[in-house]
Amino acid sequence: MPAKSTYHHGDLRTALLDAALEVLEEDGATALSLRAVARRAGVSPAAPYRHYADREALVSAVAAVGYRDLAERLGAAHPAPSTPAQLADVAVAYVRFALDRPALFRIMFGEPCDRDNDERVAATVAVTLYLREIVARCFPDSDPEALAPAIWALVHGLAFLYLDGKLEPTDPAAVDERVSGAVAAVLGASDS
Amino acid sequence: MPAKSTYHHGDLRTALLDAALEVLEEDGATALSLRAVARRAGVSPAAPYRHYADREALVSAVAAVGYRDLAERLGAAHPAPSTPAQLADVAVAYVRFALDRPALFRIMFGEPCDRDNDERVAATVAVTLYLREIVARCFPDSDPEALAPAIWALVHGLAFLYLDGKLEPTDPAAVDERVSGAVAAVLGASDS
DNA sequence: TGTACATCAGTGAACGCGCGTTCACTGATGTAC
DNA sequence: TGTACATCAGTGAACGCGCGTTCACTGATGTAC
Repeated sequence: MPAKSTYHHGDLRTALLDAALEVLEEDGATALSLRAVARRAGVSPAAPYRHYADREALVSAVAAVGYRDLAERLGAAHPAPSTPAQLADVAVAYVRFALDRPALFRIMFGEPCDRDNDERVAATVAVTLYLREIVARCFPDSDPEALAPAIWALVHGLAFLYLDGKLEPTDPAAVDERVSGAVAAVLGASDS
Repeated sequence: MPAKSTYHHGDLRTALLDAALEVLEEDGATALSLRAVARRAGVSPAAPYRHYADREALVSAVAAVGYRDLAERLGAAHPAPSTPAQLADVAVAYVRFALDRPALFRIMFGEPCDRDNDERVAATVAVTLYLREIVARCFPDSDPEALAPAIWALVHGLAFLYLDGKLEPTDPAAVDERVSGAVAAVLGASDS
């Protein structure tokens, strides 16, 4: 209803981002083309070029949204985890995010990994620092430099193994349990 | 030199597989098209259809080769690991494989994950069983059903984080160390 | 308040591309007698 | 051993498709006076 039926859109930039997320959700990562996004936004194929230099720029912007959403979800799981159990909750949130929004997750962590895109690099650094911080808080005696990537890899690997069908995500509860179980097991704390 | 300069190829089926692996190595996973493979094999675009039903069939066959090669590499790292340190060697071999042949690794574990392809499903099952077996041998007192996927995820996650540039693979030795360190740390065995 | 005009944000047609796949075909191979 | 013929494994031209991107354009907006 807020849409003015006009020639000028108002905020096509973010409308395109929204459209891109919809395309991802409905048709998967491989369907994320500039034309598909423009189509869904109800706009001509050339219109996006007013707002994004090229396809890569749009995709990177989408990935940035993904990183923001992921951070939000992790923060919602626990704002400042300080015990292994709380860390496990964050881990569960990470994997849930991947299963909820598989295509977006793939865009964030998949192939192209354009190292020249500042936004993406910054997002990666932010995740790295965040993880190191919460690991340091949960395991004050550990070397977070070593432990944080290990935990990240564990959780990230679970996410991808589920996504790629190497582990069966029978039901959400079982997934949660496996994730927190793996984190706990692997950290030597034997209870979930 | 063995190539007969003839109309009939002799063994186009495997020649196409070899060509596909070359394409992967040189141009990456996104370049793996039927036409590109045919081109590299020196054959018309329609020729592959004598041997593979469609693109998906070829890609699945390539993935199967990948699984075979991976199994070979893991076996070479240690034929029958029975200590955490030996398990770490296998883990290192897994990540090295991913870094050596990133495009192949992506084909094996990437998006399409065609659940209907028997060959792929069988390969996945084989990996699962193999992992469970070696984990059970290294940790006789553990529950391999729970521990094996956790270790797989850890190693798999490291592989993908390197591949996607989230962890920097500064030099091979450092990678090896991080992998075996992570496995060791995570298993409570404190030395690499 | 009203008009002239620059700027902005779209349009839509067109380009060239590589792709998967099909088709009728033809050259080479192998088998039956 | 030699010939007739079926089968096999290629060719190459063509199809339709969706893509990224460009271009000259035009309608809407906002500013100067």
